[in-house]
Amino acid sequence: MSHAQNIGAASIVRDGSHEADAKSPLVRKLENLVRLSREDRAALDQLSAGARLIEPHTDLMRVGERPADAVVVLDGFACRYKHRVTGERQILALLLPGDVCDVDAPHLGRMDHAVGTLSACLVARISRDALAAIVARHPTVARALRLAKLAEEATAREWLINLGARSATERMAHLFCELLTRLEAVGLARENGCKLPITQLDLADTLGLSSVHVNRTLQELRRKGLIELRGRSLKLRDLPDVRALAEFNPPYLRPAH
Amino acid sequence: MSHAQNIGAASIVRDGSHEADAKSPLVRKLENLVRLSREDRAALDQLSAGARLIEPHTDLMRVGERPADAVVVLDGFACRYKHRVTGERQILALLLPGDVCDVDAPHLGRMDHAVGTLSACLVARISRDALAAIVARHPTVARALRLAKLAEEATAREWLINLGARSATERMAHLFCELLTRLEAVGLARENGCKLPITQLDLADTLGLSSVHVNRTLQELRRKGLIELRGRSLKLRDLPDVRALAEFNPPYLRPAH
DNA sequence: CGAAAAGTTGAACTGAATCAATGCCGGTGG
DNA sequence: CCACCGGCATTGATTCAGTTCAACTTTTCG
Repeated sequence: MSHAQNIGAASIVRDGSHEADAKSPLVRKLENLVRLSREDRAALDQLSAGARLIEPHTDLMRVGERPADAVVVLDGFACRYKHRVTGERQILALLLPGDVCDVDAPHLGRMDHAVGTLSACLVARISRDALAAIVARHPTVARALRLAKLAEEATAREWLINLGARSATERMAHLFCELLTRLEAVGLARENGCKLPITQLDLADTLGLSSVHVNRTLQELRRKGLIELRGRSLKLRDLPDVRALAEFNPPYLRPAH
Repeated sequence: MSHAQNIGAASIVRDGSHEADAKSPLVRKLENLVRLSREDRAALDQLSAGARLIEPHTDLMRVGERPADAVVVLDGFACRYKHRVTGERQILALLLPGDVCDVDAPHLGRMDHAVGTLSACLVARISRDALAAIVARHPTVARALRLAKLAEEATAREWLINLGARSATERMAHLFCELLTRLEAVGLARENGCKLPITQLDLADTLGLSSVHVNRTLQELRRKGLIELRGRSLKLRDLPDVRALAEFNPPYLRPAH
Protein backbone atom coordinates (compact mmCIF):
# COMPACT_ATOMS: atom_id res chain seq x y z
CA MET A 1 0.00 0.00 0.00
CA SER A 2 2.69 2.53 0.91
CA HIS A 3 6.27 2.81 -0.12
CA ALA A 4 9.25 3.51 2.04
CA GLN A 5 10.33 6.89 0.74
CA ASN A 6 14.03 7.54 0.50
CA ILE A 7 15.86 10.79 0.12
CA GLY A 8 18.97 11.10 -1.96
CA ALA A 9 20.18 9.54 -5.18
CA ALA A 10 20.22 12.81 -7.04
CA SER A 11 22.60 14.08 -9.66
CA ILE A 12 23.02 17.48 -11.21
CA VAL A 13 21.51 17.49 -14.64
CA ARG A 14 20.79 20.99 -15.74
CA ASP A 15 22.67 24.12 -14.79
CA GLY A 16 20.78 26.74 -16.68
CA SER A 17 23.51 27.14 -19.25
CA HIS A 18 21.74 25.62 -22.28
CA GLU A 19 19.48 28.58 -22.97
CA ALA A 20 19.09 27.24 -26.49
CA ASP A 21 16.72 24.59 -25.15
CA ALA A 22 13.00 24.70 -25.72
CA LYS A 23 11.18 26.86 -23.18
CA SER A 24 11.13 25.45 -19.70
CA PRO A 25 7.79 24.15 -18.49
CA LEU A 26 7.85 26.80 -15.77
CA VAL A 27 7.99 29.60 -18.32
CA ARG A 28 5.41 27.91 -20.49
CA LYS A 29 3.04 27.51 -17.63
CA LEU A 30 3.27 31.08 -16.43
CA GLU A 31 2.93 32.39 -19.97
CA ASN A 32 -0.57 30.97 -19.99
CA LEU A 33 -1.39 33.32 -17.16
CA VAL A 34 0.47 36.55 -17.92
CA ARG A 35 2.65 38.09 -20.60
CA LEU A 36 6.28 37.67 -19.57
CA SER A 37 9.11 39.93 -20.68
CA ARG A 38 12.43 38.55 -21.84
CA GLU A 39 13.87 39.51 -18.46
CA ASP A 40 11.10 37.70 -16.63
CA ARG A 41 11.82 34.57 -18.61
CA ALA A 42 15.53 34.82 -17.99
CA ALA A 43 14.94 35.21 -14.26
CA LEU A 44 12.68 32.17 -14.23
CA ASP A 45 15.24 30.13 -16.10
CA GLN A 46 17.75 31.14 -13.46
CA LEU A 47 15.48 29.55 -10.90
CA SER A 48 15.44 26.30 -12.81
CA ALA A 49 19.21 26.22 -12.79
CA GLY A 50 20.79 23.47 -10.78
CA ALA A 51 17.86 21.13 -11.23
CA ARG A 52 18.47 17.59 -10.09
CA LEU A 53 17.16 14.27 -11.21
CA ILE A 54 15.29 12.62 -8.37
CA GLU A 55 14.43 8.94 -8.11
CA PRO A 56 10.81 7.79 -8.13
CA HIS A 57 9.14 7.57 -4.73
CA THR A 58 11.50 9.99 -3.05
CA ASP A 59 10.38 12.59 -0.54
CA LEU A 60 11.06 16.22 -1.32
CA MET A 61 9.50 17.49 1.88
CA ARG A 62 8.50 15.57 4.97
CA VAL A 63 5.67 16.01 7.41
CA GLY A 64 6.69 18.18 10.34
CA GLU A 65 9.58 19.76 8.49
CA ARG A 66 9.94 23.53 8.26
CA PRO A 67 10.20 24.14 4.55
CA ALA A 68 13.30 26.18 3.87
CA ASP A 69 12.74 26.59 0.18
CA ALA A 70 10.22 26.09 -2.57
CA VAL A 71 10.48 23.45 -5.24
CA VAL A 72 9.80 23.46 -8.98
CA VAL A 73 9.06 20.34 -10.94
CA LEU A 74 10.60 20.48 -14.42
CA ASP A 75 9.91 16.93 -15.51
CA GLY A 76 8.04 13.93 -14.19
CA PHE A 77 5.10 13.61 -11.79
CA ALA A 78 5.31 14.45 -8.10
CA CYS A 79 2.57 14.85 -5.51
CA ARG A 80 1.48 16.18 -2.17
CA TYR A 81 0.34 13.32 -0.01
CA LYS A 82 -0.45 12.21 3.48
CA HIS A 83 -0.56 8.86 5.20
CA ARG A 84 -3.22 7.88 7.66
CA VAL A 85 -2.07 6.05 10.77
CA THR A 86 -3.78 2.99 9.32
CA GLY A 87 -1.36 3.17 6.41
CA GLU A 88 -3.59 4.36 3.58
CA ARG A 89 -2.13 7.12 1.53
CA GLN A 90 -4.20 9.96 0.10
CA ILE A 91 -2.67 11.95 -2.70
CA LEU A 92 -3.76 15.56 -2.25
CA ALA A 93 -2.44 17.10 -5.45
CA LEU A 94 -0.39 16.12 -8.44
CA LEU A 95 2.62 18.28 -9.25
CA LEU A 96 3.36 18.33 -12.96
CA PRO A 97 6.18 19.95 -14.92
CA GLY A 98 6.00 23.71 -14.40
CA ASP A 99 4.36 23.44 -10.99
CA VAL A 100 5.85 25.36 -8.12
CA CYS A 101 5.35 23.97 -4.70
CA ASP A 102 4.96 26.14 -1.62
CA VAL A 103 5.64 29.61 -2.86
CA ASP A 104 4.63 30.83 0.54
CA ALA A 105 7.07 28.57 2.29
CA PRO A 106 8.37 31.53 4.28
CA HIS A 107 5.05 32.02 6.09
CA LEU A 108 4.66 28.38 6.78
CA GLY A 109 5.21 26.69 10.08
CA ARG A 110 5.56 22.96 9.77
CA MET A 111 4.44 20.83 6.87
CA ASP A 112 1.13 19.11 7.57
CA HIS A 113 1.64 16.86 4.56
CA ALA A 114 4.55 15.48 2.55
CA VAL A 115 5.69 16.15 -0.98
CA GLY A 116 7.34 13.41 -2.98
CA THR A 117 8.06 12.18 -6.46
CA LEU A 118 5.94 9.51 -8.10
CA SER A 119 7.98 8.96 -11.24
CA ALA A 120 11.58 10.02 -11.66
CA CYS A 121 11.57 13.81 -11.66
CA LEU A 122 13.72 16.72 -12.63
CA VAL A 123 13.40 19.12 -9.72
CA ALA A 124 14.91 22.49 -8.82
CA ARG A 125 14.93 23.92 -5.33
CA ILE A 126 14.40 27.63 -4.94
CA SER A 127 15.78 29.25 -1.85
CA ARG A 128 13.59 31.57 0.12
CA ASP A 129 15.89 34.47 -0.80
CA ALA A 130 15.91 33.74 -4.51
CA LEU A 131 12.15 33.59 -4.44
CA ALA A 132 11.83 36.85 -2.53
CA ALA A 133 14.20 38.51 -4.96
CA ILE A 134 12.38 37.47 -8.09
CA VAL A 135 8.99 38.39 -6.65
CA ALA A 136 10.32 41.82 -5.70
CA ARG A 137 12.00 42.53 -9.05
CA HIS A 138 9.49 40.92 -11.39
CA PRO A 139 5.97 41.93 -10.45
CA THR A 140 4.56 40.15 -13.46
CA VAL A 141 6.09 36.91 -12.31
CA ALA A 142 4.72 37.56 -8.85
CA ARG A 143 1.28 38.00 -10.32
CA ALA A 144 1.63 34.84 -12.37
CA LEU A 145 2.58 32.87 -9.28
CA ARG A 146 -0.47 34.21 -7.46
CA LEU A 147 -2.69 33.19 -10.33
CA ALA A 148 -1.08 29.76 -10.48
CA LYS A 149 -1.91 29.38 -6.84
CA LEU A 150 -5.53 30.30 -7.47
CA ALA A 151 -5.65 27.64 -10.16
CA GLU A 152 -4.24 25.15 -7.70
CA GLU A 153 -6.99 26.01 -5.25
CA ALA A 154 -9.66 25.67 -7.92
CA THR A 155 -8.18 22.28 -8.74
CA ALA A 156 -8.41 21.25 -5.11
CA ARG A 157 -12.09 22.18 -5.16
CA GLU A 158 -12.63 20.01 -8.22
CA TRP A 159 -10.94 17.15 -6.40
CA LEU A 160 -13.33 17.62 -3.49
CA ILE A 161 -16.22 17.25 -5.89
CA ASN A 162 -14.51 14.26 -7.44
CA LEU A 163 -14.11 12.47 -4.15
CA GLY A 164 -17.36 13.60 -2.62
CA ALA A 165 -19.81 13.41 -5.46
CA ARG A 166 -18.60 11.53 -8.52
CA SER A 167 -18.58 7.82 -9.35
CA ALA A 168 -15.36 5.95 -10.05
CA THR A 169 -15.65 6.33 -13.83
CA GLU A 170 -16.51 10.00 -13.63
CA ARG A 171 -13.66 10.66 -11.24
CA MET A 172 -11.15 9.00 -13.43
CA ALA A 173 -12.41 10.72 -16.54
CA HIS A 174 -12.20 14.05 -14.75
CA LEU A 175 -8.68 13.44 -13.59
CA PHE A 176 -7.57 12.51 -17.09
CA CYS A 177 -9.15 15.64 -18.53
CA GLU A 178 -7.40 17.74 -15.93
CA LEU A 179 -4.04 16.12 -16.58
CA LEU A 180 -4.34 16.49 -20.32
CA THR A 181 -5.25 20.16 -20.03
CA ARG A 182 -2.47 20.92 -17.59
CA LEU A 183 0.13 19.08 -19.65
CA GLU A 184 -1.04 20.76 -22.84
CA ALA A 185 -0.40 24.07 -21.14
CA VAL A 186 3.27 23.21 -20.80
CA GLY A 187 3.65 21.64 -24.22
CA LEU A 188 3.74 18.07 -22.98
CA ALA A 189 0.65 16.76 -24.73
CA ARG A 190 -0.21 16.19 -28.35
CA GLU A 191 -3.27 14.83 -30.10
CA ASN A 192 -5.18 14.47 -26.86
CA GLY A 193 -2.48 12.23 -25.46
CA CYS A 194 0.17 12.58 -22.79
CA LYS A 195 2.54 10.62 -20.57
CA LEU A 196 1.10 9.13 -17.42
CA PRO A 197 4.18 7.90 -15.57
CA ILE A 198 2.43 6.60 -12.48
CA THR A 199 1.09 3.23 -11.38
CA GLN A 200 -2.50 2.18 -10.95
CA LEU A 201 -1.83 2.17 -7.24
CA ASP A 202 -0.86 5.84 -7.37
CA LEU A 203 -4.03 6.48 -9.31
CA ALA A 204 -6.01 4.61 -6.68
CA ASP A 205 -4.59 6.75 -3.87
CA THR A 206 -5.37 9.85 -5.90
CA LEU A 207 -8.95 8.91 -6.64
CA GLY A 208 -9.80 7.37 -3.30
CA LEU A 209 -10.38 3.95 -4.86
CA SER A 210 -8.82 0.52 -4.46
CA SER A 211 -6.24 -0.44 -7.05
CA VAL A 212 -8.40 -3.35 -8.13
CA HIS A 213 -11.25 -1.02 -8.87
CA VAL A 214 -8.96 1.39 -10.68
CA ASN A 215 -7.98 -1.46 -12.93
CA ARG A 216 -11.58 -2.33 -13.66
CA THR A 217 -12.56 1.27 -14.20
CA LEU A 218 -9.73 1.70 -16.70
CA GLN A 219 -10.99 -1.33 -18.57
CA GLU A 220 -14.44 0.12 -18.68
CA LEU A 221 -13.19 3.39 -20.11
CA ARG A 222 -11.19 1.45 -22.70
CA ARG A 223 -14.10 -0.77 -23.57
CA LYS A 224 -16.24 2.28 -24.21
CA GLY A 225 -13.58 3.56 -26.58
CA LEU A 226 -13.02 6.65 -24.46
CA ILE A 227 -9.37 6.21 -23.64
CA GLU A 228 -6.27 4.30 -24.59
CA LEU A 229 -3.68 3.57 -21.94
CA ARG A 230 -0.71 1.39 -22.71
CA GLY A 231 2.59 1.43 -20.94
CA ARG A 232 2.84 4.90 -19.52
CA SER A 233 1.03 6.82 -22.17
CA LEU A 234 -2.54 7.97 -22.10
CA LYS A 235 -4.73 9.07 -24.94
CA LEU A 236 -8.25 10.43 -24.75
CA ARG A 237 -9.78 8.94 -27.87
CA ASP A 238 -13.03 10.80 -27.58
CA LEU A 239 -12.36 14.04 -25.79
CA PRO A 240 -15.89 15.47 -26.01
CA ASP A 241 -17.40 12.33 -24.56
CA VAL A 242 -14.82 12.05 -21.82
CA ARG A 243 -15.41 15.67 -20.89
CA ALA A 244 -19.14 15.17 -20.88
CA LEU A 245 -18.83 12.12 -18.69
CA ALA A 246 -16.58 14.01 -16.29
CA GLU A 247 -18.50 17.29 -16.41
CA PHE A 248 -15.10 18.80 -17.08
CA ASN A 249 -14.97 22.55 -17.58
CA PRO A 250 -11.46 23.75 -18.28
CA PRO A 251 -11.77 27.45 -17.38
CA TYR A 252 -11.16 26.81 -13.70
CA LEU A 253 -7.54 26.29 -14.62
CA ARG A 254 -7.28 29.85 -15.92
CA PRO A 255 -8.34 31.98 -12.98
CA ALA A 256 -7.52 35.37 -14.52
CA HIS A 257 -10.21 34.81 -17.11
CA MET B 1 -31.66 17.62 -2.76
CA SER B 2 -31.03 21.22 -3.76
CA HIS B 3 -32.64 24.43 -2.66
CA ALA B 4 -33.67 27.37 -4.74
CA GLN B 5 -31.39 30.08 -3.45
CA ASN B 6 -32.79 33.55 -3.13
CA ILE B 7 -31.00 36.83 -2.76
CA GLY B 8 -32.34 39.61 -0.64
CA ALA B 9 -34.34 39.77 2.56
CA ALA B 10 -31.60 41.48 4.49
CA SER B 11 -31.74 44.18 7.11
CA ILE B 12 -29.04 46.30 8.66
CA VAL B 13 -28.21 45.02 12.08
CA ARG B 14 -24.84 46.26 13.14
CA ASP B 15 -23.17 49.50 12.21
CA GLY B 16 -19.95 49.29 14.14
CA SER B 17 -21.07 51.83 16.72
CA HIS B 18 -21.45 49.56 19.73
CA GLU B 19 -17.74 49.19 20.46
CA ALA B 20 -18.67 48.11 23.95
CA ASP B 21 -19.68 44.70 22.58
CA ALA B 22 -17.65 41.58 23.12
CA LYS B 23 -14.86 41.20 20.56
CA SER B 24 -16.02 40.44 17.07
CA PRO B 25 -15.35 36.92 15.85
CA LEU B 26 -13.13 38.37 13.15
CA VAL B 27 -10.83 39.96 15.72
CA ARG B 28 -10.92 36.86 17.88
CA LYS B 29 -10.00 34.64 15.00
CA LEU B 30 -7.07 36.73 13.83
CA GLU B 31 -5.80 37.12 17.37
CA ASN B 32 -5.16 33.41 17.37
CA LEU B 33 -2.71 33.95 14.56
CA VAL B 34 -0.95 37.23 15.33
CA ARG B 35 -0.80 39.89 18.02
CA LEU B 36 -3.07 42.75 17.01
CA SER B 37 -2.66 46.35 18.14
CA ARG B 38 -5.58 48.43 19.32
CA GLU B 39 -5.52 50.18 15.93
CA ASP B 40 -5.58 46.88 14.09
CA ARG B 41 -8.62 45.83 16.04
CA ALA B 42 -10.36 49.12 15.43
CA ALA B 43 -9.71 48.83 11.71
CA LEU B 44 -11.11 45.31 11.66
CA ASP B 45 -14.19 46.42 13.53
CA GLN B 46 -14.67 49.08 10.89
CA LEU B 47 -14.80 46.31 8.32
CA SER B 48 -17.55 44.56 10.22
CA ALA B 49 -19.61 47.72 10.21
CA GLY B 50 -22.78 47.63 8.21
CA ALA B 51 -23.24 43.91 8.62
CA ARG B 52 -26.57 42.57 7.49
CA LEU B 53 -28.70 39.70 8.57
CA ILE B 54 -29.13 37.26 5.72
CA GLU B 55 -31.78 34.58 5.43
CA PRO B 56 -30.84 30.89 5.44
CA HIS B 57 -30.12 29.38 2.02
CA THR B 58 -29.31 32.67 0.37
CA ASP B 59 -26.51 33.09 -2.13
CA LEU B 60 -23.79 35.60 -1.32
CA MET B 61 -21.89 34.95 -4.54
CA ARG B 62 -22.98 33.10 -7.62
CA VAL B 63 -21.08 30.93 -10.07
CA GLY B 64 -19.77 32.96 -12.99
CA GLU B 65 -19.96 36.23 -11.12
CA ARG B 66 -16.95 38.54 -10.87
CA PRO B 67 -16.59 39.04 -7.15
CA ALA B 68 -16.53 42.76 -6.44
CA ASP B 69 -15.86 42.48 -2.78
CA ALA B 70 -14.96 40.08 -0.03
CA VAL B 71 -17.33 38.89 2.62
CA VAL B 72 -16.99 38.29 6.36
CA VAL B 73 -19.26 36.03 8.30
CA LEU B 74 -19.96 37.39 11.78
CA ASP B 75 -22.60 34.93 12.86
CA GLY B 76 -24.16 31.75 11.53
CA PHE B 77 -22.90 29.11 9.11
CA ALA B 78 -22.27 29.73 5.42
CA CYS B 79 -20.48 27.65 2.84
CA ARG B 80 -18.77 27.43 -0.50
CA TYR B 81 -20.58 24.94 -2.67
CA LYS B 82 -21.11 23.73 -6.17
CA HIS B 83 -23.86 21.85 -7.92
CA ARG B 84 -23.29 19.07 -10.40
CA VAL B 85 -25.46 19.10 -13.49
CA THR B 86 -27.15 16.02 -12.06
CA GLY B 87 -28.26 18.17 -9.15
CA GLU B 88 -26.08 16.89 -6.31
CA ARG B 89 -24.52 19.58 -4.24
CA GLN B 90 -21.04 19.31 -2.81
CA ILE B 91 -20.16 21.68 0.00
CA LEU B 92 -16.53 22.67 -0.44
CA ALA B 93 -15.92 24.56 2.75
CA LEU B 94 -17.84 25.78 5.76
CA LEU B 95 -17.60 29.47 6.58
CA LEU B 96 -17.96 30.12 10.29
CA PRO B 97 -18.07 33.35 12.26
CA GLY B 98 -14.79 35.19 11.75
CA ASP B 99 -14.13 33.66 8.37
CA VAL B 100 -13.29 35.95 5.50
CA CYS B 101 -14.19 34.80 2.07
CA ASP B 102 -12.12 35.64 -0.99
CA VAL B 103 -9.56 38.06 0.26
CA ASP B 104 -7.95 37.84 -3.14
CA ALA B 105 -11.16 38.71 -4.91
CA PRO B 106 -9.32 41.41 -6.87
CA HIS B 107 -7.16 38.84 -8.69
CA LEU B 108 -10.04 36.59 -9.41
CA GLY B 109 -11.78 36.19 -12.71
CA ARG B 110 -15.12 34.51 -12.38
CA MET B 111 -16.35 32.43 -9.51
CA ASP B 112 -16.06 28.70 -10.23
CA HIS B 113 -18.25 27.95 -7.24
CA ALA B 114 -20.95 29.69 -5.23
CA VAL B 115 -21.01 30.99 -1.69
CA GLY B 116 -24.22 30.94 0.30
CA THR B 117 -25.65 30.88 3.78
CA LEU B 118 -26.80 27.66 5.40
CA SER B 119 -28.36 29.10 8.55
CA ALA B 120 -29.37 32.72 8.98
CA CYS B 121 -26.15 34.71 9.00
CA LEU B 122 -24.80 38.06 9.99
CA VAL B 123 -22.58 39.07 7.10
CA ALA B 124 -20.51 42.13 6.22
CA ARG B 125 -19.30 42.92 2.73
CA ILE B 126 -15.86 44.44 2.37
CA SER B 127 -15.20 46.47 -0.71
CA ARG B 128 -12.07 45.83 -2.68
CA ASP B 129 -10.81 49.31 -1.74
CA ALA B 130 -11.45 48.93 1.95
CA LEU B 131 -9.60 45.65 1.89
CA ALA B 132 -6.65 47.10 -0.01
CA ALA B 133 -6.51 49.98 2.43
CA ILE B 134 -6.43 47.87 5.55
CA VAL B 135 -3.86 45.50 4.10
CA ALA B 136 -1.64 48.43 3.19
CA ARG B 137 -1.94 50.24 6.53
CA HIS B 138 -1.99 47.24 8.83
CA PRO B 139 0.74 44.78 7.91
CA THR B 140 -0.03 42.63 10.90
CA VAL B 141 -3.61 42.23 9.74
CA ALA B 142 -2.32 41.41 6.28
CA ARG B 143 -0.14 38.71 7.75
CA ALA B 144 -3.01 37.34 9.78
CA LEU B 145 -5.17 37.13 6.68
CA ARG B 146 -2.42 35.25 4.86
CA LEU B 147 -2.12 32.82 7.73
CA ALA B 148 -5.88 32.38 7.85
CA LYS B 149 -5.77 31.48 4.21
CA LEU B 150 -3.07 28.89 4.83
CA ALA B 151 -5.27 27.39 7.52
CA GLU B 152 -8.12 27.27 5.04
CA GLU B 153 -5.93 25.39 2.59
CA ALA B 154 -4.84 22.95 5.25
CA THR B 155 -8.49 22.41 6.07
CA ALA B 156 -9.24 21.68 2.44
CA ARG B 157 -6.50 19.04 2.48
CA GLU B 158 -8.07 17.42 5.52
CA TRP B 159 -11.37 17.37 3.70
CA LEU B 160 -9.72 15.60 0.79
CA ILE B 161 -8.50 12.95 3.18
CA ASN B 162 -11.94 12.81 4.73
CA LEU B 163 -13.68 12.21 1.42
CA GLY B 164 -10.99 10.05 -0.11
CA ALA B 165 -9.87 7.86 2.73
CA ARG B 166 -12.12 7.92 5.78
CA SER B 167 -15.25 5.95 6.58
CA ALA B 168 -18.55 7.71 7.29
CA THR B 169 -18.09 7.63 11.06
CA GLU B 170 -14.52 8.84 10.88
CA ARG B 171 -15.46 11.61 8.50
CA MET B 172 -18.21 12.87 10.68
CA ALA B 173 -16.08 12.69 13.80
CA HIS B 174 -13.37 14.62 12.03
CA LEU B 175 -15.74 17.31 10.86
CA PHE B 176 -17.14 17.74 14.37
CA CYS B 177 -13.64 18.05 15.83
CA GLU B 178 -12.78 20.65 13.23
CA LEU B 179 -15.93 22.65 13.88
CA LEU B 180 -15.47 22.58 17.63
CA THR B 181 -11.88 23.74 17.35
CA ARG B 182 -12.70 26.52 14.93
CA LEU B 183 -15.64 27.75 16.97
CA GLU B 184 -13.61 27.61 20.17
CA ALA B 185 -11.12 29.91 18.47
CA VAL B 186 -13.79 32.59 18.15
CA GLY B 187 -15.33 32.07 21.55
CA LEU B 188 -18.41 30.26 20.31
CA ALA B 189 -17.89 26.95 22.06
CA ARG B 190 -17.96 25.90 25.68
CA GLU B 191 -17.49 22.58 27.39
CA ASN B 192 -16.76 20.77 24.14
CA GLY B 193 -20.08 21.89 22.75
CA CYS B 194 -21.21 24.34 20.10
CA LYS B 195 -24.10 25.33 17.88
CA LEU B 196 -24.60 23.33 14.71
CA PRO B 197 -27.29 25.29 12.87
CA ILE B 198 -27.46 23.13 9.76
CA THR B 199 -29.60 20.21 8.64
CA GLN B 200 -28.59 16.59 8.19
CA LEU B 201 -28.92 17.18 4.49
CA ASP B 202 -26.32 19.96 4.64
CA LEU B 203 -24.12 17.60 6.60
CA ALA B 204 -24.62 14.95 3.94
CA ASP B 205 -23.55 17.28 1.14
CA THR B 206 -20.53 18.25 3.19
CA LEU B 207 -19.43 14.73 3.93
CA GLY B 208 -20.26 13.18 0.57
CA LEU B 209 -22.87 10.88 2.11
CA SER B 210 -26.61 10.42 1.70
CA SER B 211 -28.80 12.08 4.29
CA VAL B 212 -30.12 8.70 5.35
CA HIS B 213 -26.63 7.51 6.07
CA VAL B 214 -25.80 10.71 7.92
CA ASN B 215 -28.74 10.02 10.16
CA ARG B 216 -27.57 6.49 10.87
CA THR B 217 -24.00 7.58 11.43
CA LEU B 218 -25.15 10.18 13.93
CA GLN B 219 -27.06 7.52 15.76
CA GLU B 220 -24.00 5.34 15.88
CA LEU B 221 -21.90 8.15 17.35
CA ARG B 222 -24.62 8.80 19.92
CA ARG B 223 -24.95 5.14 20.78
CA LYS B 224 -21.23 4.96 21.43
CA GLY B 225 -21.56 7.89 23.81
CA LEU B 226 -19.24 10.00 21.71
CA ILE B 227 -21.54 12.87 20.90
CA GLU B 228 -24.81 14.49 21.84
CA LEU B 229 -26.80 16.32 19.20
CA ARG B 230 -30.23 17.70 19.98
CA GLY B 231 -31.93 20.52 18.23
CA ARG B 232 -29.13 22.57 16.78
CA SER B 233 -26.54 22.02 19.45
CA LEU B 234 -23.67 19.60 19.38
CA LYS B 235 -21.58 18.30 22.21
CA LEU B 236 -18.56 16.04 22.04
CA ARG B 237 -19.02 13.94 25.15
CA ASP B 238 -15.71 12.15 24.84
CA LEU B 239 -13.32 14.45 23.07
CA PRO B 240 -10.24 12.21 23.30
CA ASP B 241 -12.10 9.27 21.82
CA VAL B 242 -13.71 11.33 19.07
CA ARG B 243 -10.32 12.74 18.17
CA ALA B 244 -8.76 9.32 18.15
CA LEU B 245 -11.50 7.96 15.93
CA ALA B 246 -11.09 10.88 13.56
CA GLU B 247 -7.30 10.99 13.69
CA PHE B 248 -7.80 14.66 14.39
CA ASN B 249 -4.69 16.75 14.91
CA PRO B 250 -5.52 20.38 15.62
CA PRO B 251 -2.21 22.06 14.74
CA TYR B 252 -3.06 22.26 11.05
CA LEU B 253 -5.44 25.06 11.98
CA ARG B 254 -2.52 27.14 13.32
CA PRO B 255 -0.17 27.36 10.36
CA ALA B 256 2.28 29.83 11.91
CA HIS B 257 3.18 27.28 14.58
C1' DC C 1 17.53 -15.02 -16.97
C1' DG C 2 15.32 -14.35 -12.77
C1' DA C 3 13.15 -11.65 -9.25
C1' DA C 4 10.21 -7.95 -8.02
C1' DA C 5 6.77 -4.81 -9.27
C1' DA C 6 2.77 -3.94 -11.73
C1' DG C 7 -1.33 -5.37 -13.78
C1' DT C 8 -5.36 -8.62 -14.25
C1' DT C 9 -9.02 -11.75 -12.90
C1' DG C 10 -12.65 -14.07 -10.04
C1' DA C 11 -15.44 -14.69 -5.93
C1' DA C 12 -17.26 -13.22 -1.75
C1' DC C 13 -18.40 -9.50 1.05
C1' DT C 14 -19.90 -4.91 2.85
C1' DG C 15 -20.54 0.02 3.53
C1' DA C 16 -23.33 3.11 1.82
C1' DA C 17 -27.08 4.43 -1.57
C1' DT C 18 -31.70 4.17 -2.82
C1' DC C 19 -36.55 3.79 -2.32
C1' DA C 20 -40.40 4.40 0.27
C1' DA C 21 -43.07 5.07 4.21
C1' DT C 22 -43.72 7.15 8.64
C1' DG C 23 -43.09 10.20 12.51
C1' DC C 24 -42.12 14.62 14.41
C1' DC C 25 -42.00 19.40 15.25
C1' DG C 26 -42.65 24.32 14.56
C1' DG C 27 -45.12 27.64 12.43
C1' DT C 28 -49.41 29.54 10.27
C1' DG C 29 -53.97 30.50 9.74
C1' DG C 30 -58.68 29.65 10.66
C1' DC D 1 -56.58 26.62 20.55
C1' DC D 2 -56.49 23.35 17.33
C1' DA D 3 -55.85 21.65 12.56
C1' DC D 4 -53.01 21.51 9.05
C1' DC D 5 -48.82 21.95 6.35
C1' DG D 6 -43.98 21.65 5.01
C1' DG D 7 -39.50 20.64 6.09
C1' DC D 8 -36.72 17.63 8.64
C1' DA D 9 -35.65 13.33 11.00
C1' DT D 10 -36.15 8.44 11.41
C1' DT D 11 -36.86 3.58 10.06
C1' DG D 12 -36.93 -0.68 7.25
C1' DA D 13 -36.06 -3.27 3.04
C1' DT D 14 -33.47 -3.74 -0.89
C1' DT D 15 -29.82 -2.94 -4.13
C1' DC D 16 -25.34 -1.81 -5.74
C1' DA D 17 -20.81 0.25 -6.26
C1' DG D 18 -16.72 -0.54 -4.65
C1' DT D 19 -13.63 -3.39 -1.31
C1' DT D 20 -11.15 -7.29 0.05
C1' DC D 21 -8.73 -11.43 -0.53
C1' DA D 22 -6.23 -14.38 -3.18
C1' DA D 23 -4.38 -16.30 -7.12
C1' DC D 24 -2.34 -15.69 -11.45
C1' DT D 25 -0.03 -13.24 -15.52
C1' DT D 26 2.73 -9.84 -17.57
C1' DT D 27 6.17 -6.42 -17.63
C1' DT D 28 10.22 -4.27 -16.08
C1' DC D 29 14.71 -4.12 -14.91
C1' DG D 30 19.09 -5.47 -12.88
